[in-house]
Amino acid sequence: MSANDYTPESDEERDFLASYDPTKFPAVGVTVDIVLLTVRQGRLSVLLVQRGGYPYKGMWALPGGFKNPDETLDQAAARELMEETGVTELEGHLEQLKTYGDPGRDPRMPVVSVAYVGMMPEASIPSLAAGSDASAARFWPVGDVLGGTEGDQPPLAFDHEDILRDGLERVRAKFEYTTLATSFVEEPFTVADLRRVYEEVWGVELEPRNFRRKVLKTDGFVTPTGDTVNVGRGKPVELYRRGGGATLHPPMLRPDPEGS
Amino acid sequence: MSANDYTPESDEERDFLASYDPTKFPAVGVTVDIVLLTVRQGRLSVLLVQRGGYPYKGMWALPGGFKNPDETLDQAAARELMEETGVTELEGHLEQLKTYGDPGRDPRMPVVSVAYVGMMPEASIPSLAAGSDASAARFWPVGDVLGGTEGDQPPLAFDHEDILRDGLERVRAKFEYTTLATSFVEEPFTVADLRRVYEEVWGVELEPRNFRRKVLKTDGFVTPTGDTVNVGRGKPVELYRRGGGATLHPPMLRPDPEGS
DNA sequence: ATAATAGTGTCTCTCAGACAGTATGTG
DNA sequence: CACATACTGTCTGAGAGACACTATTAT
Repeated sequence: MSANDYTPESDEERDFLASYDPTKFPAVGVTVDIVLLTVRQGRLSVLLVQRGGYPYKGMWALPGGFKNPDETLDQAAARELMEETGVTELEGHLEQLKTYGDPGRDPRMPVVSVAYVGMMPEASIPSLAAGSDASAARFWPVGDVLGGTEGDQPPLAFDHEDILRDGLERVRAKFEYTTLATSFVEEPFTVADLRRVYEEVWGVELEPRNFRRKVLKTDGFVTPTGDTVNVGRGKPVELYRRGGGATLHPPMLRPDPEGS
Repeated sequence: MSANDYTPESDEERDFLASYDPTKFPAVGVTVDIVLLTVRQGRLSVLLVQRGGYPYKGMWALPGGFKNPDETLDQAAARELMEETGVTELEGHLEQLKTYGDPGRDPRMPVVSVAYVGMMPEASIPSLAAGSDASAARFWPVGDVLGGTEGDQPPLAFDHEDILRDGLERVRAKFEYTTLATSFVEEPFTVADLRRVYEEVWGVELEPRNFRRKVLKTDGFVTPTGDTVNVGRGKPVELYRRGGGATLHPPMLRPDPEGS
């Protein structure tokens, strides 16, 4: 049952709700932050915005903003994503990740941030016009932002590096038992395209023939279009679209599983 | 990097933070709600409290309460759990589940609730003295609360039925690739004890010999104590404790996997 | 022809499902 | 004794890792 259609059952309760004073509870800000991932030029990349005001002025941060009381969390995430990227129809995937509420994570006030993870093919991102409170927005290769010892990228604002790491692990884990990897490629795509997404996200190399067998034998992963294209030299490549299925049975486990 | 040690880098920023007015952002209440699960008398059960005030007065709800600005979300969940159950040291597991923020989910005011899932053996719950704002607290078999067509239990308050369903699915999924099921049994335990936990949570029957083989062959799942006990009639039973491992490689998949 | 890439087929090992048989207790 | 439960071992089929081979294109 949903609570949205709540109706008081007595005059007593009606009076209670009418005279209720919300200010007696500790009020905090609630924001949504988005880890939007895509694969550009073969590199897994995350959308960051440069902060135009204090705090962390000039540093890079995940896109996000305050949740409105009259919208759901999912709607707030989709709205913020639209405002930052211009993406209207979401050819991709957006799901709630985790909520962060450590005291002091925002020096201005207590803020609880509901983080989301999104993934989409590069071509579905039209403009990347910077939003109102961000002086710039662009994709950064994840490797440069996190483990980057080469060019010393500035660390992310707030606790956004933690959020990014958690988002990455979520995506890597979900690749094992869902068809989410298809959200990163544009249709139509080849099996090799899909494999390169797996390899980039997992940071490993996969055996092309075994990967192909797994993908084609799993019902609902991809559906053949019947078309082929010639790309470079070599045999013509068969093209596919996303299948209807969402989960992989049995899962495709990552190589070198750590732990136990 | 953690944001808790944030220090302004200029006088300009210091002035900005000092004069910052948090009230210009939409303030909402942030609560934590807890799906605390245990297995009592062979039945998977969830801790519920009966509401003593409006709204949903007299109905059963998940335990929870408001987050304090000076504590983390994990601390808030542990504190609320302690206040409701008296559990101080957590012989079990507590993890963040999902955040719920639909408009109107609390008729009093906009409330965003960060839900947690906890699991513990029954014996580690001492008293169950009802908290301040709850007139009663007890465990209910999950089957009676959700699918119960037998005795018509009243539905849960707010959107807590959704939260309970999500929590259940989280636990069921995690049983496949983690050792979390050991959180439900008291030490020392038998392999059959652990199997009955799986069977009750998944709602299926498992082949005892294959289950035993899987558990004992998985490194870090359980560690033998060397002791045995006589329980009822039959061969003496070997006793085990929880192993150090957290994950199962490869996973133990549920029978009858739906989807794709 | 040569190189390069796509696609097919095969062998082997691991592991889960099914199930027979043995061991050791209680009534 | 019968009976119940724990524990051991075997057979089989599904599926993943490794790898040889064929097909088709561009240069």
